[in-house]
Amino acid sequence: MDKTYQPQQIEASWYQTWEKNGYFRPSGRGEPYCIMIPPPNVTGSLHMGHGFQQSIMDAMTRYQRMLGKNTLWQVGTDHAGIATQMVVERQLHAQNLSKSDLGRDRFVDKVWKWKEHSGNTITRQMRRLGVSVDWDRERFTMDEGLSRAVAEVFIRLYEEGLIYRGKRLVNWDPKLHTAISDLEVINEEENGSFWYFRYPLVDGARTTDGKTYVVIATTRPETMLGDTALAVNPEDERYRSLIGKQVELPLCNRQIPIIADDYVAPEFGTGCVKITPAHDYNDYEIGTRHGLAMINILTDEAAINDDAPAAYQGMDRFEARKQIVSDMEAAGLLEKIEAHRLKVPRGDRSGEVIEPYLTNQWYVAIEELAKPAIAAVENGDIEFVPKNWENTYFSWMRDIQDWCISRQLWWGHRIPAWYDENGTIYVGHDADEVRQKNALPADLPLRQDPDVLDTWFSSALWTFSTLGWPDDTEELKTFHPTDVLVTGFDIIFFWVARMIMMTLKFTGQIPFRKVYITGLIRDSEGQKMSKSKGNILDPIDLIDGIDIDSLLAKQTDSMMQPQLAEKIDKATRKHFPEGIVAHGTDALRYTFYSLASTGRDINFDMGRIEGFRNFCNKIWNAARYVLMNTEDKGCSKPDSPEYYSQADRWIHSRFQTTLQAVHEGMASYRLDLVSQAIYEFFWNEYCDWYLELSKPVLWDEEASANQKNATRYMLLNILEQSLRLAHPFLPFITEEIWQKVAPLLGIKGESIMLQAYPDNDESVINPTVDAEIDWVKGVIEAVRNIRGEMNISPAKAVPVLLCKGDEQDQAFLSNNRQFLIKLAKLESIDWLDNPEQAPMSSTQLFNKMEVLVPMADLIDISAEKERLGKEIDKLQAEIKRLKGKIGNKKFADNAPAEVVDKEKAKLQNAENSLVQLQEQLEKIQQV
RNA sequence: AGGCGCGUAGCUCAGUUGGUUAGAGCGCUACCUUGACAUGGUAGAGGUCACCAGUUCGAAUCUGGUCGUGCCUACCA
Repeated sequence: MDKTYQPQQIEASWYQTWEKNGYFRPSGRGEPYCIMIPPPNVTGSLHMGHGFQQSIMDAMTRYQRMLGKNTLWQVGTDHAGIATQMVVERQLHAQNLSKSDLGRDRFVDKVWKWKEHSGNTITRQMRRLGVSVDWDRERFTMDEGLSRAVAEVFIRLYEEGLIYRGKRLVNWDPKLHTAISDLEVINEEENGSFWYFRYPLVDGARTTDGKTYVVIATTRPETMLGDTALAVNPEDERYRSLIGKQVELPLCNRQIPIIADDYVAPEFGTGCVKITPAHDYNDYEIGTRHGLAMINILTDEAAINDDAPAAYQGMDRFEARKQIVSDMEAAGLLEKIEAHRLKVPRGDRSGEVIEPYLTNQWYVAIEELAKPAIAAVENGDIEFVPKNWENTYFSWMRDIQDWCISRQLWWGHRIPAWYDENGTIYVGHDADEVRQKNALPADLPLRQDPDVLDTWFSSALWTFSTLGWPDDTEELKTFHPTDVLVTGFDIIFFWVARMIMMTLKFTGQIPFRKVYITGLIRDSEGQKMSKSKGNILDPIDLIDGIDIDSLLAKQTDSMMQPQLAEKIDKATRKHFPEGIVAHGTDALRYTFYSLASTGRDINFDMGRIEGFRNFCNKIWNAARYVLMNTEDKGCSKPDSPEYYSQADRWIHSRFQTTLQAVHEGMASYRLDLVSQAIYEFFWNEYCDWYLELSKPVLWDEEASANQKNATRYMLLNILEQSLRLAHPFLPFITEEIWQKVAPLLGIKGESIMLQAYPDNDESVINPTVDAEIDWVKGVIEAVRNIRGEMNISPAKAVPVLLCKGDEQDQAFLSNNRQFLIKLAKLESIDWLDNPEQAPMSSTQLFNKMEVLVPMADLIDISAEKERLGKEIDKLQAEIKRLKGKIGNKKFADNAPAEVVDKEKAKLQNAENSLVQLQEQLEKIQQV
C-alpha cells in the first residue's frame, strides 16, 4: 500500500467493477427496500444539491442492502420541458435560426439529439459519486413506457372530469410564449412607480369636491388600454354619488362606467381603481362579477395588439407604457408620479415579467385529489422528516388552486386531445382510438392539440410509472409504496405534493412512507450558489481538484458584465487562493453526511472536506499498520478468550457501542450523528488508543504467541468490521482496503458492498473493561500533562509513582503495566504504599489516586508551582459553585435525590483533590 | 400581511424529553520527524450559549417579548 491515501487511484476502477457485475441490482432476496431518485434534468450537470442528496440516498441504500434487504434504488432523468427547450433554442439562435424555421418535428428531433449528446454528462458524474443505483432500470420521463403512463393518467382524469379545458387568465411568459403555473412565478419586490391619472367625468358630473375628473393610481399604465370600468367602494362617501356614472377613457375614445365593489380599499391609492379584466387577476374577478367586457390588448410577445387604439399597436408593453404616460401628460391628465415598491412577477426560467393573459389552457381540478393527500399526511401514513415541513405542506394543500398543466412548448408530452373542425374535444391515446371510441368517420379531419404537458405532470407519476404502471408488474407489487423520498423543500409543492395526489389516485397507495427534506447547500458565506453570483462549487472539482485559473474561468464563464466578473474573480481568489486540491469522492460524501443535521441550510466550508480527506488518510494508514503487523503472521480466532488483552476486549466493546449509535442515527435520519460516531470511534478510539495499545503486546518479548495472535486477530477483526460499518458512507476506500484485509480473516466475497453489515452483539459491550481502559488512559494522560506543562522532552523516559488509590487502582496497575510504560514512555512505574515517603514530585490527580513524576533533576519548580496553582484555582471555582448549589435548601428539597447525590459526590471529589494539591504545593514551597 | 427557521469558540456546525466543568472539525499557540500516518502525534489557549423578562431548586435547552438574519406563502390597484 502507498504511504498516503490517493483517492484517484482507488476510485477509478471500483465503480466499473460494481456496475459491470450487477451489484446494484435488487438481490431478489429479503424484504424490499426502495428509493426513487428525484430525476435530475437530463441535460443538466451535477451540482452540490444533487451530490448531497444522492450521497444520502446512496448511504441509505447501501446500508439497507448490507442489512439483507432486497434493495432497489430507481434511477432516471427528467426531460425538463422548458429548461431543455430553452437550451436548444439558444443554440439555434447562435446560428441565427429560430425553432419556427425548423418546424416542430425537426425541432423536437434536434432536442432528442441534444439529449442523446449531453444526457450522459449527469449520469457520468453520478457514477463518480459512487451511487449504487440500478442502471439497468434507468428511465427517462419521455421514454415509451412513461409516456404511456402519462397519457393514461390524462385520459382517465379527463374522463372523470378532473381535467378540463378553460379560457381564463394565466401567467403568461412573453419570452417563452407559454403559460406557466403559479409555482413557476417568482414575486420579488422591485422599484416601480405609482402613476396618478385623471379620467374625465362625462355629462357634467362632478366629484364631491367639485372636480370634473376622478383620479386613479396604477403601476401598469399600459393596461389602461384594456380598462372597462372604474371601481370604488360602495361605502366610500367621496365617490358614492358617482356610482353608475361614466368616465371618458383617455387615449382610447371610449366611455366606461364607475361601478361599486367591496374589493376596493378606500384608504389605498385614491380609493378609485381602474379595472382591466383581461390583464389582472383581481380585475378579472370583478369583471366576472359585474359582467364587464374583457378586452385583451396584448399579443403573445406582450406587444400591444390590434384591439387597442391604433397609436399604440405593435409597441412593446414597456414602450407603450412610456408613450402612454407621455401622452397623458401632454393631455394634462397626469396628476403625479410616486416612487413605489411593488412585487413584480417574473418567470423562474426566463426572468421575464409575467403577464396575466387570457388564453385557453388545460387544468387539473385539484381539490378532490388533494383531500386524500392531506389525509395521508394527517394520519401518519406519510411522515415528513423533519416533521415541521408537514405544516408547509398542509398550508399549501388546504388552499390549493387548480393546476394549469398545458404549456405552449414543443418539447414534452403532447396533450392527447384532438379537435374536429367545430372545436369539439376528443381525448384518447391516438387519433384512431379517438375515432373508434366516438364513432367518427375516417375522413373527418382531426387536429391534435399543439400543447405539451407541464414537466411536473410526468414527474408526479414517477414512483409508479418507473415500475411499469399501468401494467400490474412484479416490480410494482414488490417495491411500491417506496420507503423514503429524499428531496429539498423547494420542490415540496412542485413535486412531493403532486406525487402524493397522483399516486393515491392511480395506485390507491401512498408513494412513499417518509419524506426526508434536506437543507439547501450554500456557499461558505451563506449565499445561495448561482451562476450569476459566480460562487458555484462543482462537486466534481472537489473530488478531482481544479487549478485556480480553470476555476476562475468557470466562475466567470457566462458573466456578461465585466465589473461583476472582476468582483467574482476577487472573491474566488480569496476563498481558493490556490484553486482546489483533490479530495476524493469519499471525503466529499463524508462531508455531506457530517452536515446533514436537521434539514437546515448548509454553508459549505472547505475546512470540513479537508478534515475528512485527512480522515480517509487516517483509515488508510491504520490499515497499513494492521496489515504490516498481520500479513504472513497468522491471526486466527483465538482458541480461548483468555488470550485477549483488556485493550482487545475494550475495542470490541467500543465497536459494538458505535454500531448501535449508527443504527440509531440511520433510523432517525441523523446521518451527521452517524458520521460523527464512526469518525470518533475510528480515530479517537481505534487509532489513538487501540493501535497504540496493540504495540506493547505485539512487540513485547514477554507476551505469549497466543496473546500476540489474539491481538492480531482483534486488530484485523475490528478493522474489517469497521470497514463494513463505514462502507455505506465511504464506499471506495472501504472496498479497496477490505479486499486486502478480508482474506487474512478467511472471509470470501467479491465485494464489501455485498457483505452483511456488522452483527449486533451487545454481549461484548463491557462497562468494566471500558472503565479499566479509561483508567489506563487517565494515568497516561496525567503523565503526558505533566510532560507537556513541565517541558519534559518526549524522548526522556520518566519514572512514575502511584499512591493513595484503592485496591482496584493497584489491580489495574498490575494488569496494565506494560501499556503504561510504553504509551507514557516510562522508565518505571511503581505503587507507593506510604505516601509520606514520596519524593519531591510533580503531581496529577486521577480520581483519588495521585500520579507522581519525581522531580529529581528534571523538573522546574516554579513551573510546577504555576501548574498546581492553575489546577487549584479551577478546583476552588468548582467547589464554590457546588457549595452554593448544595447549600441552597430549595435545591436539596426539590431536586431528585440522585441529582443531589451526584452533586455532593462531585463536591467531595473536588474537595479531596483540592486538599491533595494544596499539600503538594506546600511540599514544593518548602524546597 | 401571515407562516417557518436560525442567532452557541476566529470560521463551519453538534448539543436527543431542563441537571456536563457547554462539545467537534478547521484555524491558533508550544513541543515533537518515536518503527501506520506531518493529510501526523502530544499538550494547550479560546465561549456571559444575540438581548430582556418569566417559569423552575436548577435554563443553551421551556414561555413571552426585543433585536438581527434567512426563507416560504399570499397580496391593494
